[in-house]
Amino acid sequence: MATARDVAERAGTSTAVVSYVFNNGPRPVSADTRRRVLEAAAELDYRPNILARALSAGRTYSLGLLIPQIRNPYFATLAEHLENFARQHDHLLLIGDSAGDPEQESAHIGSFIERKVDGVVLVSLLVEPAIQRFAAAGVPVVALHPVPEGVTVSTLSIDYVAAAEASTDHLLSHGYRTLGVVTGPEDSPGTSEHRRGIERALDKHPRASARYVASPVSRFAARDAVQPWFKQKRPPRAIYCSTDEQAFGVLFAAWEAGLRVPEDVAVMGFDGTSECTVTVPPLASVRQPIEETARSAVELLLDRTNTQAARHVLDYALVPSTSCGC
Amino acid sequence: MATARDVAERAGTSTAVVSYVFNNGPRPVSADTRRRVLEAAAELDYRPNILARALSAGRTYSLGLLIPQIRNPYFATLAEHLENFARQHDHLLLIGDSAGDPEQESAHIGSFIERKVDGVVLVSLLVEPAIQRFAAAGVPVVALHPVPEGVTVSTLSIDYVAAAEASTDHLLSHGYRTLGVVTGPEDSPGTSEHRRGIERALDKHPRASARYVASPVSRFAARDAVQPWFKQKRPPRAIYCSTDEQAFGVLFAAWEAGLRVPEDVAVMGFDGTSECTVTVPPLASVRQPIEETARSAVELLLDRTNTQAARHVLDYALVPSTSCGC
DNA sequence: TTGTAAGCGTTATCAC
DNA sequence: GTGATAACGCTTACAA
Repeated sequence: MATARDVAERAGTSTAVVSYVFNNGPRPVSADTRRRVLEAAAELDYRPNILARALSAGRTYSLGLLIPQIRNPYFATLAEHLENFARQHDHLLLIGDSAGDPEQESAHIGSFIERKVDGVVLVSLLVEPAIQRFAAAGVPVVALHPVPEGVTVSTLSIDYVAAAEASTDHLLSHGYRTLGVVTGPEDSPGTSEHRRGIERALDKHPRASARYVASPVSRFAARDAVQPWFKQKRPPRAIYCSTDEQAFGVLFAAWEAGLRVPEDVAVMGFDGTSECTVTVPPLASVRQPIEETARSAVELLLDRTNTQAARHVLDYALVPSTSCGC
Repeated sequence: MATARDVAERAGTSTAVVSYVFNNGPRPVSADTRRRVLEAAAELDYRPNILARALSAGRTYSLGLLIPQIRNPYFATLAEHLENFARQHDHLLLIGDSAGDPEQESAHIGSFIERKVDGVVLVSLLVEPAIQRFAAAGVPVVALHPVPEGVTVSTLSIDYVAAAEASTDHLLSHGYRTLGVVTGPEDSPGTSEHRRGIERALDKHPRASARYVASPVSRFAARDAVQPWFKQKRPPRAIYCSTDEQAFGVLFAAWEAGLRVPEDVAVMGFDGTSECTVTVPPLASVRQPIEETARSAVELLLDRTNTQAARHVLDYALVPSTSCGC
């Protein structure tokens, strides 16, 4: 593999100039010299050694994505978009999948810091400790979930409370009086926001009631979580899920229990992954702007001028479908 | 951040010894010195700079995974297991998702080579060109799909022909006479193996016939691909899919067309992802040994002694379920 | 068993 | 505009 020294020799100049050319700075280079360098580089098929560059310049041209579970289509989609935008900016995306395990998340945090990623997109189980560690290491972070007041970090998310309210309200407006709610684990970020939105909607429908169950964000866990309801004489007439992933499990549990969706039980997901359009039956959901989230996250992380921690709120969209009775 | 020099000073020794301690070699260190170094390191919270280590030693302690689509649960599961095993060996897993696009795959190949990963797990769209580039760059590769004879590379896979034959035979043994086959794109690795296996099974059931359609490996594409069949007077009585991902789309298409599974049309997937157990109805499939594949792949890549290119054949398992009529 | 010092391939300072 | 040269932090001959 050719090095900058090889290119410099061939172009009759120095490694410094080769560096100036390839980085467009920090010193100017005459048009003629630049041409000779580029020619020599092309002839030798020179590519700067990223590792050396990283060591010297302190930038790795990589971004980290820390998520609870890559198998969740929402995160898989997010990863795809982030990777695209990262590539457009000549960055590599590292994916850290915690598999719902705080210890694994912690290991990934260490790994990202060790490898000196230029920034991290965070969907954390630990939230505050995670943010602290990255802050201490000087790694810029964008969090995609609700973060407690007072924690200094950029966030990029929809208004979860409003979205949960809108979704629940939609269900209750169908006339469904008994609501089942599947949230994530008690302490996971977002759970309280979903609850808050649901309570608000319930306030507007005084004759409706709700029962709650917390479940890991997995279709398998969610199926298990709602099975008891479906064995009861009077299962909830409608089920609100805080993620599509869980809703997939609920659709299955209903089928397994011999309940028709939406005739016997209506189901609403959350995230609006495209997988919703091909479930049996198609799943109503709240669409998150995944692509826009990814684009903004990459821009925020790579824009070295803007170091302000700002909280950005994106738009969501309610997407009715067969599963909610439309 | 503390450096080896800091640790050396504090322990009253040299950076060389610090290195010997942290790498268990290549020179021996006295028990006492080792202890002093470890103490100093602990006090300073020293962690070797991976970038510097990589530049100097030529190893990055990272593995690459190149796949067509992270949203496919089979690949997502594979990624999870690989990441676990990689972590157990103190390696980071880089995931390159080509999204079915050869250009993106090509970009990832360049990226992996540039970043000097220690090895690559390959599920390629391009196969031979990909293998060539890694070979030229001296990057060890394990391919998880069928590879043309004569190409020198380690492979790790089930016997696709036998598995396809067993699966098809299972369907035909139910008495289904008309078979629909959904394969991947014509030129994708594996497609011809599936075909070969199917032909063999058909030979054993002379009264059965098959029609074929090639489709990108996506549930959405597969739904579109089989829709015409389901609009016909006589749709195929059973459908064989070369991936679960496609079978998910087929289940949806059947529902959409008002056909019952398995009463009107039976469906068989391939890969045996756990998502099969919670589809409506549960999907019969051929289970691939994903975890074992991941374990072996990591071991093969990290075992620097064994540089032989060997073709390893793993076991598959036919998993009947509701969708095939059991 | 330990220490010195020469890389690894960049970047960027500073003098010209 | 350009070119020596000193980092960056580690590994590893080689010498002691």
